[in-house]
Amino acid sequence: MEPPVSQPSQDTLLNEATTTKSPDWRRRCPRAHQAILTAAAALLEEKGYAGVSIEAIAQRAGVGKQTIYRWWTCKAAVIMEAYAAQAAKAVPLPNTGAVRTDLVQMLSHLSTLLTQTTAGSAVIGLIAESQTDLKVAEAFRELFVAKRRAATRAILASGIDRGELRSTLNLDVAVDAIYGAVWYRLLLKHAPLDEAFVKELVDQLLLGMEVSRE
Amino acid sequence: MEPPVSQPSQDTLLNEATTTKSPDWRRRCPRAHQAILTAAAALLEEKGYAGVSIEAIAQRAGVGKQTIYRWWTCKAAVIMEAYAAQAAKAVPLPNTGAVRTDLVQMLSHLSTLLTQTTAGSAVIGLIAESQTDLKVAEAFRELFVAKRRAATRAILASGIDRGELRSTLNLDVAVDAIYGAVWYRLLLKHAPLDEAFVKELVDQLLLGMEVSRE
Amino acid sequence: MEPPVSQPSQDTLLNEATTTKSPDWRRRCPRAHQAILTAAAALLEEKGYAGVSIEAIAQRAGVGKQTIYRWWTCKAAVIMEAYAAQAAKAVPLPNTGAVRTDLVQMLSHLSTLLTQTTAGSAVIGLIAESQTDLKVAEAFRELFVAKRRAATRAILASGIDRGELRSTLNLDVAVDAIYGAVWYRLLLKHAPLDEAFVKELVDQLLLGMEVSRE
Amino acid sequence: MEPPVSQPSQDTLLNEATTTKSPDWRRRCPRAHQAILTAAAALLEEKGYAGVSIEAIAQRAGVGKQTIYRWWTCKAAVIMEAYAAQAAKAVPLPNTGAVRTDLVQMLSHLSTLLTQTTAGSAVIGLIAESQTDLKVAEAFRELFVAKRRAATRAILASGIDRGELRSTLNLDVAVDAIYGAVWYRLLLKHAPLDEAFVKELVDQLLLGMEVSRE
DNA sequence: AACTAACCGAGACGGTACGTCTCGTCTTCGC
DNA sequence: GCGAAGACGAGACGTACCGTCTCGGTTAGTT
Repeated sequence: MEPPVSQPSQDTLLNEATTTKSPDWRRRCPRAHQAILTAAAALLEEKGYAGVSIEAIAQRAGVGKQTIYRWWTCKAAVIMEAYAAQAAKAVPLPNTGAVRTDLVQMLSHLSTLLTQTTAGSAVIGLIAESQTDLKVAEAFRELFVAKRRAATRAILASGIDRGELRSTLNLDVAVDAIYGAVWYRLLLKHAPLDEAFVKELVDQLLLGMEVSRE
Repeated sequence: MEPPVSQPSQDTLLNEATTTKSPDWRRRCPRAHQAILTAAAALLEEKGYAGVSIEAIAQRAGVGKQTIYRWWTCKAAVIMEAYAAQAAKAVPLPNTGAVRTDLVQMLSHLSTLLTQTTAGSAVIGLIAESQTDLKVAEAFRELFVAKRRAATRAILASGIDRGELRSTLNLDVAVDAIYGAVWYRLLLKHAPLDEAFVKELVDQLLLGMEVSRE
Repeated sequence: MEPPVSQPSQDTLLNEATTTKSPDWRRRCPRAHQAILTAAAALLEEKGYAGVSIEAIAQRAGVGKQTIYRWWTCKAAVIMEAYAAQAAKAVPLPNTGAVRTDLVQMLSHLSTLLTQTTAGSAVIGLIAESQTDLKVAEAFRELFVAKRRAATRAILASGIDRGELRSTLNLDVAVDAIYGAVWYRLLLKHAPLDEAFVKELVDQLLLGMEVSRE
Repeated sequence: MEPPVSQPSQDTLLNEATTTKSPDWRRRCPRAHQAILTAAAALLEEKGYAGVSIEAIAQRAGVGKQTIYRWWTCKAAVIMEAYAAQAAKAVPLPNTGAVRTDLVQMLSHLSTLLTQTTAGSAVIGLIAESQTDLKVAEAFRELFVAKRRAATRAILASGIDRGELRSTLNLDVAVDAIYGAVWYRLLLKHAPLDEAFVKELVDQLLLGMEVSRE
């Protein structure tokens, strides 16, 4: 006997302020729910994050505004859920046995996601909104960042276990250096974020991580 | 021969679309100009980037909205100019003779600027706006990024010259890794951006850059 | 043979559009019925006609909105029923033998009802709604006006029979003059609607109705 | 030299809450002003008072909503001003020398205005709104009622002067009886408000006002 | 006694309009 | 013609209700 349509896990973060008179999850209309997410994604693609409005989503989805406000707190929350599944699911968990190839795979996937899909636009809008709204910030980290960081730490840790990497490595700092560079190019656009960059980045960073070559 | 009150250099980027009927720079009221920048800075400090509006700046500065729109294209342009002098001037050009200390000095200064002053809030707002407005993006890179990158490249280059660093180093990628990590922590806030982090980051990255030790 | 719980007479006017699938009167929940009327009256008293909403009535009565829409067509219908009994029952049928005292009694009662109770507020709202909705208009006349007019016509007619009043009197016009003045003051509020006014009005109007004196 | 575009008299009643930061009357855009009034009148004609909304007026007039809210407090205020000129100007000041014909002229004009034009719809809506909003009530009396009552009092007074009417007549009550009957038929619609009714009403009421016939 | 129809509470839904806010442009003064 | 002031068209914001609908649950009448 599976549980009676319990609300999904990410709901505890942004979807509906659970404090004040939360609506009945069991009665949620799946058609409206899906239509809203689809409309949000479509609008994001067409006009970019800043061009999306709750009103436009409602209109496009053929839905009353109240139906959106009932289940989400703000535009950011809708956008995040629209990308949640695809973003979370999209995290690869490579295990090729070599740190280098694992890392390249992770970063290639991420850079493709951010540059080839609308996710890039969404991400930047969400980061900006995170500045104002701490809830958004936390949800964003949870959704877009945490899983990837954990996976990357695991890659590095197993690299250490296998004796590929120095055991004195500060994993947090290493992960920051790896992902920071990617986000940096995404946000500043001062140089292309492509396959070549990713490869060169991994190569160069690994030099400082690998056990001394003698 | 020389212009009496020539417009400053960064004006060519964002301050007034020079294409359409540009106003007469010589007649610009310095009092209003200053009042606007001051008001913008004050509002930024009080309410953060999202809380600043042209309307509020005008009110605070005791200035007509048109006076702002005459000389700047958008909120981002005002904010940028308000921070331009301080941000540009603020770039240190350390030359201690050691790459490590030079880098630590650069990054410490940046991280302090971004976390201890309102610049952090401004920067994130400007990055978000960059997404929509390419002019803003370019101006932002010019103002906040270019000088620092150039200085950092110079530090690394002289490190190579001195034989401290490997000559095969890809400078662009190295700089991205260095600054990327800092911006990453600023934007995502998943971990503190402080002195300790900066030091550890430099240490770890240098391991992969230094000429082999043995 | 006799119906167990026959629906009351005024139901044929507004309470449930008898055309489409009328609900089963026998199964009507008396508790909900009463709670709705009570809630409506309370809200009317608290916030006035415009401040009453079906939603608020439902909430206050602890009742689903559908339960209201099942038995009434609109807000006006609920309000009317809430005041129906008291308003209809309240029509006095004076027969003192003198037209003057009979009329004064009628009008005093009406003016008290309209100014001292919430009925005044209800009545004006209902009149406004009558403009849009002919059904409401008819029901309102039936409930609040017809009985009073009939009673007043009877008073005047018996005055003619007794030789008090001129037999050439146009009763309809006379009744309009009598009641019109009262409603006029209620609606426009340009002057108080009180006992003194009622007496003076009756006195003055009777002068033109009485058989010539000499 | 005439005063610099001072605001018209009725503005003191409803047009703009003069308390909070009143806008600059001199800068009022006459095109928008007129367009709003025209649109309001057109919508009133098409859909009746209840069918008019601020939003629809703005759309029809090609005007921002704020422009309406800047100069008027509510729908009622716009409607009133739309009818102000025509309603006020429309008050006839008959002076035929005979009370009967003067009164018939007054009432005929009013009843035509209320039944043949959209004014009737407007008037009822305004009366309903008067119940909630005392400002509306006062403005309405000022605009639609006061002038007519004053004119009618004058007619009756000059009738007394000429010896046509009894000098003991209570003018206020008399005027209430005259107009009350008209409004009564307008609002309740229980019987037609037409020329015949007006004549019979005047005839009958005058019987009680005229000096005794011997 | 079991069935079944429909009333009841609850409230989600697609909508409309509200009154407020801010945007960027346009207009009118005074200097 | 700059600068202040602010009206203007535009449109999104988040809220309140509308009237319809769909849920389980609970009766009340029938079989």
